[in-house]
Amino acid sequence: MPIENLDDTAKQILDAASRRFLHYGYGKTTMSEIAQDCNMSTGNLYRYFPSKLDIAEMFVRVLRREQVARLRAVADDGALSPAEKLRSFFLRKFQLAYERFHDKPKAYELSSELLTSRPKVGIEWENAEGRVLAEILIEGDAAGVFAVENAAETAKILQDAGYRFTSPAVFHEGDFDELAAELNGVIDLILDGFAYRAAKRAALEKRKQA
Amino acid sequence: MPIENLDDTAKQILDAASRRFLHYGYGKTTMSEIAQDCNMSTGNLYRYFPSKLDIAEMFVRVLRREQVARLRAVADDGALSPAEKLRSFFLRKFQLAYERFHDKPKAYELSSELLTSRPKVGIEWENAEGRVLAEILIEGDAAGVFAVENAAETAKILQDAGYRFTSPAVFHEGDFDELAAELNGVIDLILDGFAYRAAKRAALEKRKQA
DNA sequence: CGACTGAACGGTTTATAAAGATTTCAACAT
DNA sequence: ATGTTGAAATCTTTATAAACCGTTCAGTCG
Repeated sequence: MPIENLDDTAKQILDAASRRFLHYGYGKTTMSEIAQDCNMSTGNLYRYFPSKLDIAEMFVRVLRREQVARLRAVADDGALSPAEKLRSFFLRKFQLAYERFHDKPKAYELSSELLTSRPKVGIEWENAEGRVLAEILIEGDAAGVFAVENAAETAKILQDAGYRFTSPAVFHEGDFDELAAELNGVIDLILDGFAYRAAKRAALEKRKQA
Repeated sequence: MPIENLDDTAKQILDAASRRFLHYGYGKTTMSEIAQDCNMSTGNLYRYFPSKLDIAEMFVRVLRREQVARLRAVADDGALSPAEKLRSFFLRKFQLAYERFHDKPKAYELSSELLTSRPKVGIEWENAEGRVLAEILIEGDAAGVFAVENAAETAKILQDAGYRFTSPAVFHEGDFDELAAELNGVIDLILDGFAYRAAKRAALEKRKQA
């Protein structure tokens, strides 16, 4: 299912399809166009992908992989404190969604179309990002600045709280800077929430020791 | 523009239209049906509303008024502490959105259709709810449990953080209880954030006095 | 035999015509 | 004047036919 396991021919098909998807959108690219780009017949495409929608799914998987890698880069940035990582994670996530929507409208359209017929893909995307976020939380917990009981659960809650800034319904209304300012406000509050919990836990530990 | 200022005839029209909107939806009710219900001609409707869409807008205004009143009831409930009010506000807001979506699908459909052609109405709705929320924040600030610099701004940030639980895109996925649990998680974190700020402010005040 | 083709099938989209809805307004009624 | 009508004008939705597209598979090629 992942991209590496793909046949060379399958990769070629995915490449040709991706170019057309980005340029003309999912609906406006036909299987025969993809076949022509690859110098093969339409029937042969089905030896490598069960359906057109599965090509689209693979396209989105590749997109997800890129985007999650960019988020992981934040989590792995040694120069950042856990709190800074948390903020950067959400700001970058917002930025990525914003760019995707504005610079690659066709890719965005394809994603939403796919998510209605393959909700599983969207959930997996969320989970993949959630795992990166959980890593940041665990690091912060270890450093004593977050106090996180259940990292996966907390990651989900944070994703909920940041939902607005990844939901394209909003990208029309405010512009980037205004939205980013609001996102920073949300993060400020979350970080203060963690600071409170960390302080509480520290006080508890101290009492235990005494 | 508000409902009280309406002519009796206009109220009658709005009533007839509302019944049909709720039953058959906006698209499936015609101006002549509304006119027939009121024993008047189609042309006469236009003496009281500039267009069919304006009838729908008034319908949504009435709906908003009801829903905001229910939220205000939370803010005015003397039995609740500010923190409890904040939690109840969001839980009720979520509940109202969920019910609206499931029990009055036609009304929901009408709202979304209207919001695409009249975004202003949606913004006003958000602002109306924001003012109720701001009241809760101010009360909490006065009681020393919240520490809110700018209530309107903070209300907006809280609305952002709760966005997911009012966005119908989500109502399909999880069921009510699961979503409510996640919402409670978000509120917990927010309340801890406020607790942190309140403690910080209290410490500052104390130092000043000394 | 494995890789591939391309015509045939069935479903969906698109183009076009017909029907219907919203909105206007000159004429009518009170 | 003020309130109302209902048919005409304009735009939108629906119904229908034609074109197209995704998918399959019997058959070709190497």
